[in-house]
Amino acid sequence: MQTTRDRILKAADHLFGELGFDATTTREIAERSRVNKALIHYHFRNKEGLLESLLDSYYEELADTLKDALQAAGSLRARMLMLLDSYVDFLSHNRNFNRIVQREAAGGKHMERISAHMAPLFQLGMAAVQMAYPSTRSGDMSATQLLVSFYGMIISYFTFNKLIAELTVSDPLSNENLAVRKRHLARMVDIMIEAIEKQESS
Amino acid sequence: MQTTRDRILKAADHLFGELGFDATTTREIAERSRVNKALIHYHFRNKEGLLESLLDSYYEELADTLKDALQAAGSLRARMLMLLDSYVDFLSHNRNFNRIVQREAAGGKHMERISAHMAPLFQLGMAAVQMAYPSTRSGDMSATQLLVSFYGMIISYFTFNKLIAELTVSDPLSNENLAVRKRHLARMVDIMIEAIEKQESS
Amino acid sequence: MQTTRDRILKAADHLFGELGFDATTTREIAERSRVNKALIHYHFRNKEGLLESLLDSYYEELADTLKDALQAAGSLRARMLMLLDSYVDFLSHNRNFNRIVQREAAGGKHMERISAHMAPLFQLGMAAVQMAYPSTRSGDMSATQLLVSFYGMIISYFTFNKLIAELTVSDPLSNENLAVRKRHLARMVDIMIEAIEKQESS
Amino acid sequence: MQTTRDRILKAADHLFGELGFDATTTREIAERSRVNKALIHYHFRNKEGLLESLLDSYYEELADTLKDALQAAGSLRARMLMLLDSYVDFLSHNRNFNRIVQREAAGGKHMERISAHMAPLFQLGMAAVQMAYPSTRSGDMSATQLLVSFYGMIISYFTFNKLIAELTVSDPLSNENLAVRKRHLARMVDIMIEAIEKQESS
DNA sequence: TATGAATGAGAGTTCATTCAT
DNA sequence: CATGAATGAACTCTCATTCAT
Repeated sequence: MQTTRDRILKAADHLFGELGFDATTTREIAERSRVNKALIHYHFRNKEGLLESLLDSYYEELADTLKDALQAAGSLRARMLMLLDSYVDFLSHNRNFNRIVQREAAGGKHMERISAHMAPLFQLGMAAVQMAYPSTRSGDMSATQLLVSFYGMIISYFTFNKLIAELTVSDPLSNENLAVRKRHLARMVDIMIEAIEKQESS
Repeated sequence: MQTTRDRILKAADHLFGELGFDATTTREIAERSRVNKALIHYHFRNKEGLLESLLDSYYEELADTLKDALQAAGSLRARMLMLLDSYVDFLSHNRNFNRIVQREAAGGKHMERISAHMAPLFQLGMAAVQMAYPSTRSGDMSATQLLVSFYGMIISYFTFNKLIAELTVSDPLSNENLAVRKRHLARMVDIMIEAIEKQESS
Repeated sequence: MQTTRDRILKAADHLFGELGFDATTTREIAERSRVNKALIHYHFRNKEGLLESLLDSYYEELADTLKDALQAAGSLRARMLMLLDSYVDFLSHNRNFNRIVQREAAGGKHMERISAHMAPLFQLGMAAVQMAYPSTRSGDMSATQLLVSFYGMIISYFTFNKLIAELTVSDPLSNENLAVRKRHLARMVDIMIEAIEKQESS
Repeated sequence: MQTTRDRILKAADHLFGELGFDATTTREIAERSRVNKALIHYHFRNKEGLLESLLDSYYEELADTLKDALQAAGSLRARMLMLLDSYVDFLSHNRNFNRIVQREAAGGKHMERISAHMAPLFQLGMAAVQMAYPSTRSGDMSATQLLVSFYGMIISYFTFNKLIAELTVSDPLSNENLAVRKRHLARMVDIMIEAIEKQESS
């Protein structure tokens, strides 16, 4: 059986994802988790603490996943494809995560905490790219530029899935469509690496 | 001299961008615009109405800009480069806009209004791509996939500018760095179109 | 007609006196003054601000009264009798005042504000005594010792009026009994001054 | 080693004295005494019960002390001097006691319990005075008036010790200053008894 | 005795909004 | 247009107390 703490976390995850942190009330969280309102403060100190616990546990899992991919053996291309695969899987299995991060990373009091979680992951990626291709240390195709683009491509599909659903009249998060998206992103990785290799050899 | 209405809009823009819609109070808006709190309701009916006015005026300007680029003469590549240029300029001149959209598009009561604004722009872009390259009507490199990626690359640089600032220890929004980003995105357009043309001819 | 602000102050005065600051709720104050709860915060910022406004207005009046007595012409004895008279009148007409001060002066976050109000009054008294009788600048019968005793005699009658009521089976705050108390205190002033004068001439 | 019960009492004494009964939380008491919150209720039924136990044990000790002085052999003057001495010692050794009593005696739900403790002590004092000097059965220098004044003089020095510290720029509770205060109070006893004896013989 | 978890009530405060002037 | 005052609902958070173990 789920612990009270977990029930609260799960309810908060859902509501923060659906409505946003500010628009979610502790009463709603309590009702959804069928728990006394005061227990939220007993277990998490306050509403902020609840969000922080949530983010921390998300990023712990995400970091594990991404590190595995990045630090595996094989070519950069192979590792990027693994990372891509893992990331898309993670986002599709934790759909509230991206929504919460998207909102809170846009500014406000939680931005710093999110930055703190993301920075080491970004740096890991940059190190991997620069190690494999020294020419990405600077310039238009620098590791930074590439990773920001890569990251943007991955999450935008999730952030705007409602809009995509409208436009394509189908569910972007169906297994089928996710497979298509993965193939597209793999193609993007291919052409990006091709471009880097061309630059590298010049 | 600025009208009261404009002063309110400007204050709201700043605060919604900085803190988010929910975390901004009408009192703060009133104080920042040196206007009586009740006047906000006189001019905009309510807080929602204020956000809607703000979004509407933003999207009106953005739509004009993007349509100009998309409907210009010339190759798709040329038009995409123009669009890229305009978009980045728009986002760098209206920094609160992206933050507001990022947050509200992630879900909640304003998502639909944002979708409604974005959908026609997306469709315009898709039509342009599909017209130029019929092979993008479906598949891994469909217009939809391409545009979502393209869009993600553009905005992610702004959404995560604070994180990028930390990592690169320089201001991502300086003219210099914006020029670099534009060149990177132009390169990405190039290699994407190259890939499409290869596919087209097969 | 009384202003809303005054109605709130009056209700707070009563309840703070009766129950104490901490034991009084803003809801009770709102109900007693037949005013919306939020108006308390509109007019006084918060509960603390309400107490401070109350204390400030009390001390303003008290200071005026006591200064008039202390700075009048005449012998010290005459002035002390005037002060005594005024003080007892003030306390009997503002019965909540002493209770509030008694409680808050005993420690806690409002003690400093009360000290700040009382200090100048005390210093005024000390100056008057020392001016009239230089021998009170130090020693067992110093102005400080005398005034602390004097002050203690005055307020203890009010602080413990309930206990006195029980013991004497009559109302200590009746006009009759207040007159007796005043005569007692006047006798105390007489014998204290007599003692000082004896010391002065030795 | 101290029992749990004692540790709780000691923590409550400190906090009730420092912050007041209402402003002290059971959590604070539990933390300060390093005891589980629920144990407070096991040992004292509730927060009220804790205060009552505290007051009861204080008054038990105080009553013993004062009775010893009042019921000793010797002149009233001698006994009053003893009482004075004991009382000041008691208050200087139990500094929280006066603060708690000062606050709770000012009104509210604990006033009655305090009155109940003080009444017999007061009556004992009155009996002693009236026995020695029959003229104090009524009038301006009645035993009641005298004892209220006497009591007020004693406690005011402790109640307002913070204010006195500010005004005199020295610690009113130092042994030296307490000795001065005791001598002052002894002088006051002297002149009061002198006045009574004059009245007695008229 | 001792404890961690749980509870219901209610605290102070803030909010968007309205109204009379 | 503009304002100060007012309002009702709801907010986060804390409290003393209880309970199962």
